Amino acid sequence: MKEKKDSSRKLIFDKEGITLLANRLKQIRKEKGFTQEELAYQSELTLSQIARIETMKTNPTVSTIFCIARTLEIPVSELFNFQLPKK
Amino acid sequence: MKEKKDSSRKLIFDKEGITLLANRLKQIRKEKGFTQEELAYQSELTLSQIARIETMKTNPTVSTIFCIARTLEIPVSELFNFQLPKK
DNA sequence: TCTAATTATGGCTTTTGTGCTATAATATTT
DNA sequence: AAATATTATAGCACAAAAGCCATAATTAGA
Repeated sequence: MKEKKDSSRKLIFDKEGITLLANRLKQIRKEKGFTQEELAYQSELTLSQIARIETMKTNPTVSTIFCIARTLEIPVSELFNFQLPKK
Repeated sequence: MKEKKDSSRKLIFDKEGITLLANRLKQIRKEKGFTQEELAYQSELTLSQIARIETMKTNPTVSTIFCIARTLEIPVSELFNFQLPKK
C-alpha cells in the first residue's frame, strides 16, 4: 500500500530572525535584572522554554512572546526591534 | 489503572494580543494592496494560514510573522505596533 | 577552590501550528 | 442577478511548540 510521505512540505524556521529575537530577549532580560527562572515564573512559562528561546532551539508563538513582554513591562515591538535581513 | 489526565497543564493563547495582531495585519495588508492569496503565495505560506491568522484562529509562530513582514516589506515591529493590555 | 546560582540540554508527552485540499460564505464587478 | 474574486471554514496529517522533570554545564560568589 505504500504510504508516501509528503516530503515537499516545508515548514519554516527562520534562523536569522530567531537569532535576533533571542539576542534581543537576553539583552532586555538582563537589563531588567531578571533571571530566566524569574522571567519564566512571572510569565507563567517554563524555565526550559525561556532557555530554548534564548538558545534558539525553538520557534516561539506570539502568545509566548506576549507573556514575556508583559512581564518585562515593555511593548512587544521592543523585542522585535531589529532589522530582519532580506531573503 | 486510572490514568489521571494532567489538567493543570496550561497552554497559552493570548486572545487579546492575537486579536490586535490580526487587526494590524489585515490593515497593513490592505494598505499595501495585497490579497490574502498574494500574501500567502509570496510569503510561501498557505492561504488558509493567512486566513487563520486574520480571523484569530491560530497563535502563529514568530517565523510565520517574519515571512509576512518580509513580503509586506515592513519591519516586524510594525506588526506589533500596539499596546498589549495588562493582565 | 568549593558552593550555590544560573543557564543549557535531553527525554517524554500533549497540544497545537501549519500544510494541504476542498468547499462554503461573502464581497466585488459586470 | 449572475459571474468572479476574495475571504472564511473544515478535516486530516504531521511536525513542532511547550509543558514537565531531571540533570549537566556554566557562571558567579564566598
